[in-house]
Formats: sequence, C-alpha cells, structure tokens
Amino acid sequence: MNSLAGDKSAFHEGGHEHEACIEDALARAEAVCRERGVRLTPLRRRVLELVWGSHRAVKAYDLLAALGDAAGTAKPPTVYRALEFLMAQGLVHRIDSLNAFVGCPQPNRRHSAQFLICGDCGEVSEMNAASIDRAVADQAEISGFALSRTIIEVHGTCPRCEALPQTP
Amino acid sequence: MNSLAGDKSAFHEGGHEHEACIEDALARAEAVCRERGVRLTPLRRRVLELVWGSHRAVKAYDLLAALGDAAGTAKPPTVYRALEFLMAQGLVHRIDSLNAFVGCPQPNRRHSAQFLICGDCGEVSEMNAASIDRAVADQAEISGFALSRTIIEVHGTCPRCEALPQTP
DNA sequence: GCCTGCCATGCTATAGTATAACTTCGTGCC
DNA sequence: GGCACGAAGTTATACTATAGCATGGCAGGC
Repeated sequence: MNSLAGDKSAFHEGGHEHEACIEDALARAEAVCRERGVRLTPLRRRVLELVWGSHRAVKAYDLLAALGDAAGTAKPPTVYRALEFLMAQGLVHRIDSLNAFVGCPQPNRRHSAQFLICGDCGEVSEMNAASIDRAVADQAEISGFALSRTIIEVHGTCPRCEALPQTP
Repeated sequence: MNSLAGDKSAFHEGGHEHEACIEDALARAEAVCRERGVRLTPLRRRVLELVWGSHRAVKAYDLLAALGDAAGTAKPPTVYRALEFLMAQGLVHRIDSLNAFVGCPQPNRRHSAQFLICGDCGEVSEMNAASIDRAVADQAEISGFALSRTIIEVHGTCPRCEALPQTP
C-alpha cells in the first residue's frame, strides 16, 4: 500500500550532483573549524572528503587504502586519529552496527541523530526526529536512568530500492 | 530534580539473588528450545550460563577464556557459533556499541528491544517500550523507509550509580 | 545391524577492526 | 636559539570475527 506519499528527500536520487554535495560538506567543515579555532589539516580534510565520497558508511580500512593510493601507504593510526578528530567536531558519525563512518550533514548545530541504513544500496540517511528523542528520554526517566548518548540505527530498505524490481 | 519517583526495578540492587536469576534464565531457555524443537546442547547451555553470569554485557573472548578454564582451551568459532545459535533463538542480544552480548530476559515473546547501558557499573537493562518503537516506525514511514531491524542503545548512568557519591 | 544424512563441534588459519607507545616534525612563542 | 605543543609517522600488538575443512555422534530408514 502506497497511499502515504511521504517525504522521501532523505534519500538521494541517482542523478544528484554529488560533487557539489562534497564541496558543500567541506565548506561547512572549514567554517565550523575556523569558528571553533581547531585545525582542519590537509590530512583531516582529505579523510572527510573521502568519507563524503558517497552517502554510504565507509570503513576505516577503505579510507586507509584510499589514502594510500596517493602517496606511500598510510597506517591505521593515521586514519583513526583523523576520524577521532572529525567525530569530536561532529563532522562525521560512527555507525556502530557497521563499524563504519558517515558524514554529518549538519555539523554546526548540536543534535542527536538517528540513522536509516539501506541494506540494499548501503545508503545512510540521518534523521533528527525530536519525537524519537522524546520517547527515549521519557523511557529513560521512568527507569531513573541519566542518559548521555543514544545510538539509534534502523536497518531496512530505502524507498528507491524498495521501488526496484526484485531479483529472485 | 528527583520529584519523579519512577520505576527503578529495571536495574538490580546489589543484594539480588543472582543464582536464582541464572537458573530462571536457563529454565526459560530449556523450555523455549524444547517447544521449538531445537537443541540446547551442553556447550550452548554453558555459554548462556556464562552470559547470564552478570547483568553486564559480556565479550566473546571473555566467554572463550571462561570456557577454556574448564577443559583445554576453546577456539573462537566455538563461542561465536554458540552465540549465533542463542541469538537466533532470541536468548541473547548483541550490544553493537560494545561488541558484547547480554542475556534476554524474555526470550519467549517476540519483541524489539532497547538497551540502557550504565557506563559506571556496566549493567545493561532491556526495555520494551512500544512508544519508542512507534516513534521510530512513524519516522521511517515518513521517509518511505521499510524497516527490518532497529538498534537502540542508550548510554548513561543507572539510578544506583547516579545515587553513589562521586569519586573526584 | 548398518548405512546415510544431518547437525554440532573441533581445528587451523586468516581477515578485519582498533589502539598503545614512542618518535619525528613543524609552528608559534619567549 | 630553546621550548612547548599539537599533528603526523612508525612499529608493534590487541581485540573481534569468519572461512573452510575435518571429525564425531545420533536419528531414521532399510
């Protein structure tokens, strides 16, 4: 039943101008770092650019390989340290259920995020649903639990893949 | 502000009779497996017992070490296969943000779970809050996303640890 | 009884993920 | 120059998980 049209803009159509997408993300990152007085070094910038290479979650060792392509081979701590910085600045998020990383589309404002993860195409979409936050906060309060960080990762099928003909 | 009393029974007081806790869990597991015609072998039973050794999430390699104590040393696939079985039967859950495993207190009925994870004492409490499920399902629907599995892991401080004097 | 098929387990090796600890380097400041 | 600091390089290792093949035991048919 498809009677609910729904706002499907959370996922990206095939033809979207992804170069611009990356540039925007880098520009936002530059701005955020300048404002906070922290250094978006060439290495960190490069890692962020690679993370934004797609809207899928990227594995640390894939980043490592991609970095290695350019100059001699990079070592694990290089990429993990860059990711640590980027996460601290809210520029990327870690998807725990995938051991992978994804760019944050709005690093400027504080937010708790929820992720929709398509098992077919791998695309990850970030939501910021106050209703979910509230439901979680209410339940935590009922248990007397003081929450500090909430991880919400929803696996399923995105609307684009759902519309595709099955491959049986 | 502590004006809301709240139901704190989700977390366990120090003195609770944990032996009975384990026995109950094993009894439920036996019942569930018998009913479904699957085999709770001695190895699987032992792993489940070890998982229930505390209300914390247990690491696979700690289980491995604990198994090894008894007879010669067990190998990784042994414990991972047992965990795979136990998860398939809903007897344990995986906590993705910890790479660890915790016993499920109600393996008999289908449910989607949310976990409260205390960063101080490590205790994990399972909730089954329909309100959270509903909030997530509603948001997924708005995005046109067909959900298959939802991971909710809330990190924070449990009421017991919250009440303890700080150690500065 | 005995063959057969299935499932659980054992075993070896290896893939994949992440961090500790120490060194080197460059930049800004005194 | 000398120092302090943060970033990046380097080496080694810890931790997490799975592939692939061998073994063994038990149930059911004959």
